[in-house]
Amino acid sequence: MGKEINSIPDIIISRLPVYYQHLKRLQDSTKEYISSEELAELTGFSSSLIRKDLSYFGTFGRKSYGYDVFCLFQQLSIIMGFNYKKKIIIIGAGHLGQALAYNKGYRERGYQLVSIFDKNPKLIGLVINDIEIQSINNLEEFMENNKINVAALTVPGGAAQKIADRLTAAGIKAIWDFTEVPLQVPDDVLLEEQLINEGLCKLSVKMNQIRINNSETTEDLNCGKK
Amino acid sequence: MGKEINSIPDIIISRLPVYYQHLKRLQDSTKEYISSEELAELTGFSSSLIRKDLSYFGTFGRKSYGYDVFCLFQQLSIIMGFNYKKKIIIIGAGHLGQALAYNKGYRERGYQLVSIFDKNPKLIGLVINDIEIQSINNLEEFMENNKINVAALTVPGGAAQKIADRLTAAGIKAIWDFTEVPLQVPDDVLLEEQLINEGLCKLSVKMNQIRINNSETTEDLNCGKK
DNA sequence: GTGATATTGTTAAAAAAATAACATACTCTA
DNA sequence: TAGAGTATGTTATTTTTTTAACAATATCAC
Repeated sequence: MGKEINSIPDIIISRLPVYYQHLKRLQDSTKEYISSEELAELTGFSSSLIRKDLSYFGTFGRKSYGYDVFCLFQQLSIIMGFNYKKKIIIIGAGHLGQALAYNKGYRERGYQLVSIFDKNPKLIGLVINDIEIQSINNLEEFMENNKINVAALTVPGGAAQKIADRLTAAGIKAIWDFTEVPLQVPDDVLLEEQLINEGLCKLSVKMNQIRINNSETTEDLNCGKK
Repeated sequence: MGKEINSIPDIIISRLPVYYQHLKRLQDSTKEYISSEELAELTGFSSSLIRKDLSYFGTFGRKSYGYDVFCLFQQLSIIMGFNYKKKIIIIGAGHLGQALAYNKGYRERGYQLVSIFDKNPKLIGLVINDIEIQSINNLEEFMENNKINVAALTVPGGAAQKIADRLTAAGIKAIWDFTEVPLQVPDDVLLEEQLINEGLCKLSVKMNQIRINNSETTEDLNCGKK
């Protein structure tokens, strides 16, 4: 009961969505088998790494053929737990929250969007993609009557911690956080920080690197001190 | 000219936005100095790792005090290239594209959103957050008259590669891709795949892990073969 | 000033991750 | 059925990353 062994290394988990994405696309093709070498071509990971990652979960390949495209996709779905049904709610029906309501990624991953909450009276009652926005006042009651697995948090930064506290008090065990505010949650609550601007940051750093490398000056940063 | 040395390890780049986020928040506090130990508390990284990361870029700390909160934030901005002005456009004015138009993260990172493009005549002319949506037909002409640094791609998957081709042909050097479709771009184009559902995947995997660990059965996956 | 304390920057050690190598097993041709 | 060819799963090696340790230096109390 609750043994902490057998936990997949984060680094492998981080590659699973990439494998999944490519395998999903391959479902539409006529390709029946794919080798680790071809998968490496697609994903940018080395073939060796791919074989190692997959072998972590079992033996899915066929010698001298490669991996059955359909079968591997199914297995990935199982590994990622997509065959288990999960209910998700969105807290905060601003622009981002509404966009998330239209997100098409839920179903195939086993998620069902069941409600959207907001405190703005102008938004309450509005129907977004067949889901009616309801008052945040109803949150606790709703969660008591519906087993919710994940809450997507798209409220303004200032409200984030307070809502997180209410969610955890109401028994949530996983939060998908878009607020860019560092949240404090109990240890047994999974917290996935979705830094929406992370890509912008990385691009900026890399463009800056290129700029610096192109100019010759090797400026050494320090804080105005020797 | 174009030497590839001095490129920051990806693993360090991936932590920079986290440091930045916390330092930004600390600007509002009265805290003048912060130690690597306190920063570790906030970020979840070890103090040793934080000191090492920062020392990669220079020496910013003060012995027995820690890091000047304001100064370190400024330095991080410089390291991440936020003091360089960059122009960004959004391609695809659907729900996600529009939400991105309202994103408040651009300015502080040195980005200026200058236009939104779509092919849908019903959207063209609509003003989102002071930016008028224009026809995708104008893309090439617009890019010729404006030096654009980054394009955010929020078009439907089917259109993604075609738009990416047009962007690169028009000289873009960085794409922030939300399409969840694997894109092919020339080597000298930076591509940042923003898998919007990555967090959902990770949560699903982890919830599944917990479920499996709580039940005792050690099922061994394989593909229906011995 | 002196000694006690604090915290960095850096070096050394440990751990984790990625790559390379290869034995094994399967397929296909003739 | 033998032999050439192929691609896995796994072991060995290398590389990268993280943690631990500590010397150096600055601060502060007295």
